Amino acid sequence: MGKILCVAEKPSIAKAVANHLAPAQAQDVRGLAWLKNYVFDYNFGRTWGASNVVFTSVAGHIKSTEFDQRYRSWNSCNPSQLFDAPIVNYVENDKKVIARNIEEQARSAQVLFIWTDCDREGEHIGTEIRDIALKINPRLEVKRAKFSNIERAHVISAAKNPVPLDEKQANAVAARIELDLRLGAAFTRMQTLALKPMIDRVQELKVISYGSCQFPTLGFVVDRYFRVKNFVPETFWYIKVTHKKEGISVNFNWKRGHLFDRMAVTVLFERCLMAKMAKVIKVQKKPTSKWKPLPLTTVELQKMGSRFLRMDSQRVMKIAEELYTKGWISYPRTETDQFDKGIDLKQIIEKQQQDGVWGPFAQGLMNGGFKQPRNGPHNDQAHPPIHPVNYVVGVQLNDEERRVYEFVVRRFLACCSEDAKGEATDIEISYGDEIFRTHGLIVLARNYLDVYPYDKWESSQQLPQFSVGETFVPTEAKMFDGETTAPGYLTEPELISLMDANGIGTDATMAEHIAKIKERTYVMTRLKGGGRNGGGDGNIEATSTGTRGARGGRGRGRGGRGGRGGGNSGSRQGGNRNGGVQEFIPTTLGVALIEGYDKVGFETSLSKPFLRKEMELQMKAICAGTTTRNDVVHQNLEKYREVFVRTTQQINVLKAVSLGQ
DNA sequence: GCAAGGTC
Repeated sequence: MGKILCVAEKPSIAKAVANHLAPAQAQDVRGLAWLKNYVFDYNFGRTWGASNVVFTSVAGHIKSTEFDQRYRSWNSCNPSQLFDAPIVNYVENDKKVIARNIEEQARSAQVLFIWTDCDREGEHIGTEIRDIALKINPRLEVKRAKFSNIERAHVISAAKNPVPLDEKQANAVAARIELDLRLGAAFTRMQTLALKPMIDRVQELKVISYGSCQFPTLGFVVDRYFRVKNFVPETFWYIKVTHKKEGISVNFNWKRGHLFDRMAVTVLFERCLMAKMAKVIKVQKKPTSKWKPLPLTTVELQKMGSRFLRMDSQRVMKIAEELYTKGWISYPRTETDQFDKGIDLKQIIEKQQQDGVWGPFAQGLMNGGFKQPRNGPHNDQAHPPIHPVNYVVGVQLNDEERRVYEFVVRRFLACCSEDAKGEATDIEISYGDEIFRTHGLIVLARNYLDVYPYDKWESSQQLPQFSVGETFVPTEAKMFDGETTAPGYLTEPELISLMDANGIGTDATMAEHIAKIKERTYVMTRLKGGGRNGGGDGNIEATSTGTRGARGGRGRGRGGRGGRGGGNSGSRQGGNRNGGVQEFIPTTLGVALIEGYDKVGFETSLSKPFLRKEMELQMKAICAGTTTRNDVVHQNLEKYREVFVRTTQQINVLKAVSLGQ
């Protein structure tokens, strides 16, 4: 029998796949408890037939990329030389054990079968494994498995249908690695060396870093800061009609919302008053529903953590990783918001039946309440949505772990239940030449809301009976004024959304970039709503008082789905929990960097997110074969070298802004 | 003393 060496990207995949293929004997690799070789026999059928298998894994990338030794010291060269200084690829000390295991196993194998994640980084990790193995054993046949989840049938099918490694995807990643290193190091050294003497008053300041992700992240914060700072409130006017019927006071909102022209509103208002009678022109009752949430992705978990679990994104990820390592939840880094058809969701629900709090709800799902989860638009082809794997009783977890676990479970159960159902009533009246309307909601069946307290959808006050054609003299009609209010500073969920939408970082790294711009003192955070240290400095978010304040023209209790974050008008509890959200304010240094680069005036300001987007497109082009790694690297290096030269020439501009000019 | 991407 021939020997097949299988290598996954991480131990959990090796374990799961090996167990699907055959009962395996697990051997620790050189005393590491977390790295194992699974040894078993398996028949690969037409491809390789009956074989001895060793199924092992790496732990992410094995090799590091660095400048040649001569260029590593900051004084060794002019930072501009980093654009073409030689680069070396090597195995870091802490990865040597992993590399050696691959070598040892590859020596006696006929086939190297790669099981890294089926994404670009996975493809690149695959080539790292291949290079190490081929160096020891050049006669190896190299294949990879194509799989998008670790369900048994899917894995078995992948095992029997190996495909070639995709060199193009690996090359796209190699281009990214080289560009991030060269540009990051060159700009970081240049900036730091040029600016540090200027701002020495900040003693602990060490490095003024540049990175293709951290700078756009900072850019978002600064951008919002200026929108807040430069905001000029505008006065608007509107008409509100109130009518009391059957002892219920109903507010009718103006269909036009509000106008910025006082005279116009006055004229329209007087026409209403002259008309005296209002007439009901529409009464519509219709069934409505609030959709259950989508299956949970990493980005969504981080946003919800900031909103409801009182943890920043980095903390949420740390906790989620621990829950994953202990086997309570699935892999926490995923972009997928659709469950694969093959996955046995009921078996997951079943395990939650024993819980004292949400157990009864899970039982309800088992007893006929189950509904297939919605499918979101994302699928990373590597991991399922985050879901509970095993039941753990709350007392076994610490407080933070319990909050995250509970959220993951509730979210999952909500996904598997029915949308909330209600009845919406829309009433419109004409009054003068104007139309006013009100909206009512009766929640008929809460369904998923019973297990998912993070969403709010509540019945509005009962509306009295109105019928079309009915006329009345409104109890009250008044003209009000209000002022547009400034946006708030950027919150963490908003920042994550922006990064996600602009392709800044990945699900696994977004929290790190946010932490980095804090660590570099480019930004400060504080509790939104003027928390502890929210002292004297400007309460920018104008508060609405009395008759002032924007009313966006929405009826009460509307509760649109997918409610955007921030100022959620209707929900009392949601509002309270929002008190835990951090807001981001750039420091003088942070503002200076972004402003400085904007002022130096390239069309390609380093703070702008589209540079990273361009890079993403170029990587896709490499994958598609329409360009090559070499072309992308060289084109970008030339482009950024120009930026680099112009920045060093105009470094005084950057210095001036940093000094607060 | 620099980046971003994997993962333990």
